[in-house]
Amino acid sequence: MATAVAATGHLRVGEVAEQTGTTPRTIRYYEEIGLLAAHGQRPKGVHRLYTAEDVERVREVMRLRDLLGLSLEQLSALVEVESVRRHLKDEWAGATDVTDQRRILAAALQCASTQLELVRERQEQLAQLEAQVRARRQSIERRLRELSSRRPASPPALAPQPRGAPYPQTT
Amino acid sequence: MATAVAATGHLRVGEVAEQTGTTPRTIRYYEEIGLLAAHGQRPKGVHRLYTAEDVERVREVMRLRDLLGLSLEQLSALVEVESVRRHLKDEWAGATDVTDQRRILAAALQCASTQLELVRERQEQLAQLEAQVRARRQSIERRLRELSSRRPASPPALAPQPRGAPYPQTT
DNA sequence: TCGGATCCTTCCGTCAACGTCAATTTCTGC
DNA sequence: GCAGAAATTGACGTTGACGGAAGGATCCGA
Repeated sequence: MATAVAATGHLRVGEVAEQTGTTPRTIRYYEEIGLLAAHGQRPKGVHRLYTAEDVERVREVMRLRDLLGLSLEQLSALVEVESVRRHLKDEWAGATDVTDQRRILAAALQCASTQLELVRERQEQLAQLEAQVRARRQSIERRLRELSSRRPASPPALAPQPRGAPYPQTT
Repeated sequence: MATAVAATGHLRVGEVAEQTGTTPRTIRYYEEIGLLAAHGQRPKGVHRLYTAEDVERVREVMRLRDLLGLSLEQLSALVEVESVRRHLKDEWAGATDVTDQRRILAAALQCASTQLELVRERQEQLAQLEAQVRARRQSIERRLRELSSRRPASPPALAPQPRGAPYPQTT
């Protein structure tokens, strides 16, 4: 198989794109604007390499983009913290100070909390929308029933004020 | 007062824009692409007139746009039916056949149902996202607690496989 | 009837989020 | 060590959703 790069578990941009349902261009663009950080120092010209964790991150970015309707710039701000974390991950297992670890974790926690807040907000708005649409549907159903039972033309209950035509005819 | 046009209850584009928190340009643009139908035949050059119902429609369009993340084109398709209804509304109170009324109502019903379906879908996706973010937050909290209790450097539980550095140094 | 506020149409500009093309380079399997 | 597939950089193109300005018309109140 030619997918996993030399069986090291690293993926290339095309494979990441495929797994996330997007295109290589998009992946590179996200890196270009700082949403995805190429880990480590990538010498210019060398192929980008990604881990399975990176794939997850791309998926998360896309979900947040779609479901919360955030711009990529807003998203950068929102997940910036995590980007830092990722950037420092290599140093984590090694020499990272406990204080630094705590600081990073606290930042990540705040990040997650903010996201959760946004999600909750969205859910509330959606709930309102649901209620409204549901009400409209019910109103329509009622009118349909009225139309079916009574023979005479029932009052439509909508378009209540028969104002004059907005634009007078010039005949 | 100069707001309501000659006390007929009709509003002009600027007032609609203000009430919906957008701009006249946007309102006109929406009409341009067929999202908002100017009711009746508006002679070229004459000011656009809107009703309170139109304002509601604009609000609805904007909510659907924001909350469902639909393009204006998709929105046109979604509310097209209602546009037709609006277009035919003048004829409703008058000579509209009962069969036509039923047909129109049925179409409106389908429209509302589709919208509801989309809303439900969104809600489900958001619920999944919520669960995931919540889980992540909890994981972070747990790690923070572990960091606080134990003195020795606890295993980070993330970044499990210490693979080699992706890009070999050329020193 | 007239003045000023608002609106109309037309056209060009913009910004985000990529698409696309081309010339070149890197990897990888053999 | 080499061919072919996939990737890289750089540049420009595109599409959706409006913003903005110009030049003129409309509308409403006085």
